[in-house]
Amino acid sequence: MTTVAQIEQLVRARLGERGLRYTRGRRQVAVALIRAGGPRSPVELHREIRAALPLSSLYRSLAILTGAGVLSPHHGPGGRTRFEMAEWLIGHHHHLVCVDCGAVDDISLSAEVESLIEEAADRIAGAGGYDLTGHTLEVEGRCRTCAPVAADGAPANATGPPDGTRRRRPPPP
Amino acid sequence: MTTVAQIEQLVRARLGERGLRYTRGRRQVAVALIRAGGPRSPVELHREIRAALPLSSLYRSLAILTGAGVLSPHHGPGGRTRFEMAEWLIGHHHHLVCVDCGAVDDISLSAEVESLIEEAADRIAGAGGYDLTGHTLEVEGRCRTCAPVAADGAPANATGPPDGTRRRRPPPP
DNA sequence: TCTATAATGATAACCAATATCATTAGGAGG
DNA sequence: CCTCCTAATGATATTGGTTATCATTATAGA
Repeated sequence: MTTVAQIEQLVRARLGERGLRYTRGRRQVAVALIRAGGPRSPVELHREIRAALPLSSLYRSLAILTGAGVLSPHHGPGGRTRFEMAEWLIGHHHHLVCVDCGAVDDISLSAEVESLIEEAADRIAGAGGYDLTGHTLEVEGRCRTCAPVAADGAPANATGPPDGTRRRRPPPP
Repeated sequence: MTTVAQIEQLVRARLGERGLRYTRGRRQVAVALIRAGGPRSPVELHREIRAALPLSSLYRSLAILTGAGVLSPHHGPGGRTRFEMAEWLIGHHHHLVCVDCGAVDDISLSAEVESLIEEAADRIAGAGGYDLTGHTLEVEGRCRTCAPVAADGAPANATGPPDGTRRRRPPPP
């Protein structure tokens, strides 16, 4: 079992190697993301972090941590980027993504499927002349909030997506 | 073998169903994307389409076609969105993505791996309460132009852990 | 042809993300 | 404890991809 404090120690060490400091603002971001079960957007993090952390500082902390390899970016609808702890810190995983609002949850695959995918990714990257860095299976669907409304026309859930965004929904085939 | 004209016919029909017209500008976009081997950004399309097609019209055509289910968006670095023909028009496939520049190529998996993934996606979406719409395996790496030329063998901007170890994520509760 | 409606294209507006810069904070050495 | 040097912060301005506005033009159907 990997604890929050243990991951923080790895983050601090990584930053130290590069002459960077593990400051209050960066710790707030890191801890929030360690506790999260998937990628989070700057706005979501800003809401989650009660303390008065200016958006400009939050954005810079995310950029610094990403540049140091501590965070991985995930690009979603509306030009919004969500961040999560890199896999060397929280382990390999995949994503369950809402195609409407962009919400993302972490998921895992069985060892059998995982190894087959790994093999395929290796072969494909080689054939394409790519320097393989990883792979992610994106299972796409509509979350409960965005899913088609009930028969009476009322929304299935009154509350909107986590960050209040609402995007165009592709019509059914 | 599905021809460009055949796909165009399907596009025209889909638009017609919704009272939309398959006009010159929209045809230019569709044909360019049918010929492309993967998702393309508005700017890439604008460069590829020699004719004087204003960016505002190009963006609107992309939005219209996406709304009609003809195109699928793919969100990449820098807030750039790339578009490609929907899978019901060009078939199911996956992506080989450059994590630096966002370039994307279409790839395919063996039937064996594909069916296993499909099965897993089905199970995962159900468990998460999602209305499954599809899945994509993103094989990530650096393309030939983005990969740092390592004289000493080690990339200058490596983002992995110092010792190259990988940590496993603790299984969900 | 005539008419209603969709599509176009120039322009302005929008917004997530980044750059700028003066100020503040933190670590190393004295 | 004190100083110095550098990193970090935070308010603000700017960038750049994308979207909205609106007057004009084009197209399908009667």
